[in-house]
Amino acid sequence: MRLSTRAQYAVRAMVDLSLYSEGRPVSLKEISRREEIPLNYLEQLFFRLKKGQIVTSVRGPGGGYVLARQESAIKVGEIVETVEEQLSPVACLDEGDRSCRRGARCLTHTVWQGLGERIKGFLDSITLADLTREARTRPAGGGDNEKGVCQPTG
Amino acid sequence: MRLSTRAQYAVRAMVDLSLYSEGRPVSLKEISRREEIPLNYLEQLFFRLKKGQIVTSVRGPGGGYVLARQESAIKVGEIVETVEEQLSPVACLDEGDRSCRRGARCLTHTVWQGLGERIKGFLDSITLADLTREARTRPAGGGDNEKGVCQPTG
DNA sequence: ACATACCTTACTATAATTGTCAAGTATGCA
DNA sequence: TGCATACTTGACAATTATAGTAAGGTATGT
Ligand code: FES
Ligand code: FES
Repeated sequence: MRLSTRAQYAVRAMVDLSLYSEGRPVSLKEISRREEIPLNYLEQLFFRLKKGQIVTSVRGPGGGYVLARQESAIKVGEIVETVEEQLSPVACLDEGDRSCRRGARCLTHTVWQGLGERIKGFLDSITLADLTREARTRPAGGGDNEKGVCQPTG
Repeated sequence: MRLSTRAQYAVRAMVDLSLYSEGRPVSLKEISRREEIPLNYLEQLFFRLKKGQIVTSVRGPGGGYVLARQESAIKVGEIVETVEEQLSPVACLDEGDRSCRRGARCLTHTVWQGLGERIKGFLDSITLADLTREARTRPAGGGDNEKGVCQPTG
């Protein structure tokens, strides 16, 4: 039941982008340095995030990425769903799956279905604004992890 | 965010055990045949389930496994937690993890923590009795999956 | 004794994930 | 125009986790 590190990275990167962008584009190089995420890996993530219309890109020197919408209109659930292949706990919940008959026949299906709904519901109840608001009111104290995010390995 | 098939198997097997046991022990061979789960794999699962004190075993001919408690006292969350290595969505939530400092510093931690609590809370709100009750009131109609469970691959 | 059925460890194959590499395209600026 | 920046995209290797197999052992009822 682990979240992929991709998803954790993506949320961290989005928080970083949101915190450091003041209207201007933020380059992946910056994010990579601050968050200690491999640049090439970030590129893959943002490729997906762009397709998911969560960010837009500006090419060329001085370019980078910008939020596609306001912080308050970007849900954590969206970010996770965009970079993860599937957010649902079991395969039969996915769109287009026909391998087992649902409905009244399957006892356990409703359990996993309910679980999936809770997960999505919870993650969709939190926006980027919720996360950055906290960071802004709390001026970065010292320490090696000053912006308040951490490695997914721990 | 996928549940392991181990967990799905385990819940299915426990439902099966619960449905077919009428006080007497149920052998893994039976469950294996009905649920089409490899016997050796079931043995591994029940090894864990026994350690988790969810079932007890009776050895020798005519032996098998019995629920350690009443159906209504066995939560789905317990079963999943017992056979999965970890139920929490990120590593830093696990017991004994010291790799990153929690508390006020980490912005995203509270999100994953909240998520983990929802997941566990939901799965703990459902008991084996909830699942079998439904099956008992609905006398097995024909079909190839008569007891109302299905393969995790679909 | 013998058959049943649980107990336990070890191992392998397969898939998913993580992360790297490399080559390309668009753009701003001197 | 030429160059540096930085996004774009696909392919791929390394690592890890999972699923499943195998085999031998132990307890117990008949
Ligand atoms: S149909 Fe979804 S778990 Fe059975
Ligand atoms: S301390 Fe848990 S996610 Fe950062």
